[in-house]
Amino acid sequence: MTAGWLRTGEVAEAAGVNVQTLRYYHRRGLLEEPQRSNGGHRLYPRETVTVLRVIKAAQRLGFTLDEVADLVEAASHRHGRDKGLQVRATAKLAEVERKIADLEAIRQTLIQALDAGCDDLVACAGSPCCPLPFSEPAGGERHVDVK
Amino acid sequence: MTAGWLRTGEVAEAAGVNVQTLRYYHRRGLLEEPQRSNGGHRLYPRETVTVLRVIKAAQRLGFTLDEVADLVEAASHRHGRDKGLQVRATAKLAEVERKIADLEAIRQTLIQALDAGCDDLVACAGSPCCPLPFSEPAGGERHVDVK
DNA sequence: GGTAAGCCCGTACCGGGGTACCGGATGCAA
DNA sequence: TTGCATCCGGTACCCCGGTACGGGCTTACC
Repeated sequence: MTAGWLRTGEVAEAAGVNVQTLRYYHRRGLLEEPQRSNGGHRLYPRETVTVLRVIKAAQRLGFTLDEVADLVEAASHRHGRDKGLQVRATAKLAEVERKIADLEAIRQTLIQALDAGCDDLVACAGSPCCPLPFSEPAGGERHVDVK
Repeated sequence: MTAGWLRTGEVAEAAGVNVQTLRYYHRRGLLEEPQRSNGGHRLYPRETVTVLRVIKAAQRLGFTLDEVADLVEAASHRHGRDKGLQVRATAKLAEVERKIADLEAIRQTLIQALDAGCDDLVACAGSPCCPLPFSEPAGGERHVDVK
């Protein structure tokens, strides 16, 4: 039976996600709890697979799971009309561009260090010709968060 | 007394680091255990401040603490001669460039989504005109690790 | 010699995104 | 009806770079 309904493992498989991950998303409130069988097993509608794909797509765009939850909530609650996604995507774009700029600065510094032929950080720290930033970068709390 | 020697709090202060962080670095093997006073308090030579600045500089360049430990070890063990820093910096440069490329791809996708006026992910997932990547990006396990 | 600040060590916790393991219950097909 | 795959829930663990807390000892200054 379970005509048209999918079991946990089937949804996970179809969406390319671990079964544990599915349960994790329930805990996080990203996914609504579906119907249950008499014995307590979850029975998902097919749409859930689409929702999971959406979640994964949003993650690939750099949204955190909290942000995705927010996005999904905003979309399903009162659908359309408030430009929620646009606003959030614009903010995320700015965030991504900041990260690119930070990484670009790091890239330049690495290139300079290679050009200068630095080969011992401790020695370089004492020499004035070394391009490496041994003091804090100007501007206080950058907290670059490269990763 | 403690002529010329620095206490934990003084080193931390001078290097712009938390006292806990200092002890954490000892645990991680990034910093050698210094001398102790009779009562068991650590007494650091001034050079430790430089070492800490070097660690922080390397972190700013995107090296993990494990990599920094490796770097410091390689430098102090047999100093110079094996081009250790150059090799590692080259590898790190490639890594940073990969991350920039990944973020750039995300940036382009966000821009496309904004251009297309997408405003509801779940609706977009069903429409063929949406530019968002709802299926896995070709090439299998990318694991972009943006952050 | 009193008192406050600083230090000791061990341990637990943070966030982000999951994964793994467990004993026991269910689902389904032969 | 039996056997095996699957699912249930709860809990613990992973990486990374720290930060926080608590009880007790040392150091420094007055």
